[in-house]
Amino acid sequence: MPFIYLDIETDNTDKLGLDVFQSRIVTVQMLLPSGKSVIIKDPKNLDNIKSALENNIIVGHNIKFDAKFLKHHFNVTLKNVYDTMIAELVLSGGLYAGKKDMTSLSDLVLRYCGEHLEKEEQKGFKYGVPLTSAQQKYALKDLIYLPEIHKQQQAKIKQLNLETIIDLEMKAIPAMVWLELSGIKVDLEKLEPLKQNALQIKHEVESTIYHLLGDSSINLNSPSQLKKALNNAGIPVEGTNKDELKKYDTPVTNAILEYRDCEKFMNSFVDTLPTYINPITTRVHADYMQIGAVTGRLSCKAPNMQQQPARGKLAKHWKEIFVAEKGKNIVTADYSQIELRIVGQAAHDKKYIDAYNTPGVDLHKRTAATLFHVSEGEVTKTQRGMAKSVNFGLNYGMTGKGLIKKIKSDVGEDITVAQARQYIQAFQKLYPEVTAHLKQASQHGLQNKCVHTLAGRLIRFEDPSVIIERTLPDRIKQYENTHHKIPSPETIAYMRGDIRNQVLGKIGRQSKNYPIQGFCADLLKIALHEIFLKLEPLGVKFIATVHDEVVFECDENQTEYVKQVVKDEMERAGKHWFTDIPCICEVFHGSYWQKD
DNA sequence: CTTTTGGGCGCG
DNA sequence: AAAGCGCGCCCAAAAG
Repeated sequence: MPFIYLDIETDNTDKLGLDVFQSRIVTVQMLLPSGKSVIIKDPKNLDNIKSALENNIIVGHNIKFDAKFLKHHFNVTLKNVYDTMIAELVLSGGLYAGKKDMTSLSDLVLRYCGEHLEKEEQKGFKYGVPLTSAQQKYALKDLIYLPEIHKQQQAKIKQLNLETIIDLEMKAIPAMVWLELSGIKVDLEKLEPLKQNALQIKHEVESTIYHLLGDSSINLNSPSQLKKALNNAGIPVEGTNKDELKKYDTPVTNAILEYRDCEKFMNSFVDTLPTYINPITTRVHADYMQIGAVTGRLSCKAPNMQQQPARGKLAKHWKEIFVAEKGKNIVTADYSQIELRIVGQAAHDKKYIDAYNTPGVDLHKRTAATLFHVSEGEVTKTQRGMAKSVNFGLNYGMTGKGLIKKIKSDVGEDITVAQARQYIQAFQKLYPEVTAHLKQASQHGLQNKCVHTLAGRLIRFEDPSVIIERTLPDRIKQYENTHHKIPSPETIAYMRGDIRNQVLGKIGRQSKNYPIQGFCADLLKIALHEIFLKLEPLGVKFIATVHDEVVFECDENQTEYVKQVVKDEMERAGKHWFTDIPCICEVFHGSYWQKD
């Protein structure tokens, strides 16, 4: 299939210019397979090139942006795309994720063509105003480097064996366009009672705290002021974080914890969500980044739909504010215990394979039975909860101390260091293949400074010595603050060694976790492409996704079909790799966002 | 005065 | 304190 290189300019180049619903396309520029360049000024429609755009591979830098405008304004759906920005993120092994200053077009032009791209003329494109010759030149300049970048990237992709990953990433782009244009509906009337409840609790605990501390002048949001006040009140806290405060279990520390919950809930969610409602669509259109994390996971902002409250007292009914339009349903689907299944599959662990292939068997219960020397039927809820913490935590290299903390926060149970050690040993003995696999992953990562997912995604590590030198000044400063003198060269050498151990330890743990997290992202993206092809043309909306979960909005009478398609495609995405353990997706529906 | 950093915490 | 991993966002305090 031939390539068409494409870029657009929009009006309102300030903040509104980024909003597809509040600005217009001023120009569409293209480099055609023939080598000819075309500028379409103030397009009224794109009917004459619609089929060319939909039936060729469209190459662009951050093509999601252009594709959203083409879809919304002219109903042109780009289905085959190649994005030089996404490709660069894949090629970097995730190292450029979240680093905007590494993946801009000018960065790539410099990296691949050795030229500096000025961005000055970009401002001032106005709808209906003729282009100056400088603007015309600028419009094309963004285009002319793309073929060379594209060509060089292709060579690197081949060299690094990243064809499969590039393919799944490019195919996922139309789904991301679909997701951001769809948006999600928020019911503000449902938000009000949640707000009043949180406010009332907040005011109550606030006065309780001030009363108990005997000082109403302190800022409860200031950790330093709070610590001082607690110390004055005879509570010797060393910090004010949750774990530290929980240790004391006094009326005032408990009230502070409750105050924090309210503050977080109010400031981060209740008060901000309404500000993101788009005035044109009256829906919330979050900004998703396709490779937002080193592992290939998506990230999301403005607002972050991936961190909407779901547990805890205040959050109990929060997700119910995300609703379907009248006459529609919300369909949610999520992978069942996907990370554990990935580990078990990658390690070909006999007991994992058996557990996930035997109906009615629960891996956590099975682990608990061994840890506590009881039969599976006798396992209590608490024991299962503790085993769950062990299963999840140990898969990523958690140590005894970490396990104690995890079990305390997950199930509220106190265990000793000896018990923690014993659980870890029991786990390792119970699942020898998983244990060996993780150890091997850690060694591989440290040796090669990179790891791969089952689908072949490359995930790189930064050079340890660079991290060490970057961290050292902070450590020295810390020493100076506590000892009031400059550390000796011997001390500095010791610090280097200490930091080195920490950095290498972290890379070892990341090597265990990255392939699992990354492969889950691979699966999700593979599925999204197929789901897009089947459901987007039917008018179904793709309204949210959270790592192992996807959420859609469809007509009530489409519900069963949508559930079936989503479940099938999510599971089919993993078929090629899940040869020993089934990959299962669970689907639900209702009038709001729910997972049961 | 604005920008950066750090503690803390929401989700998977 | 880079003692399980990944992210974004809030606020206060420090830094420029």
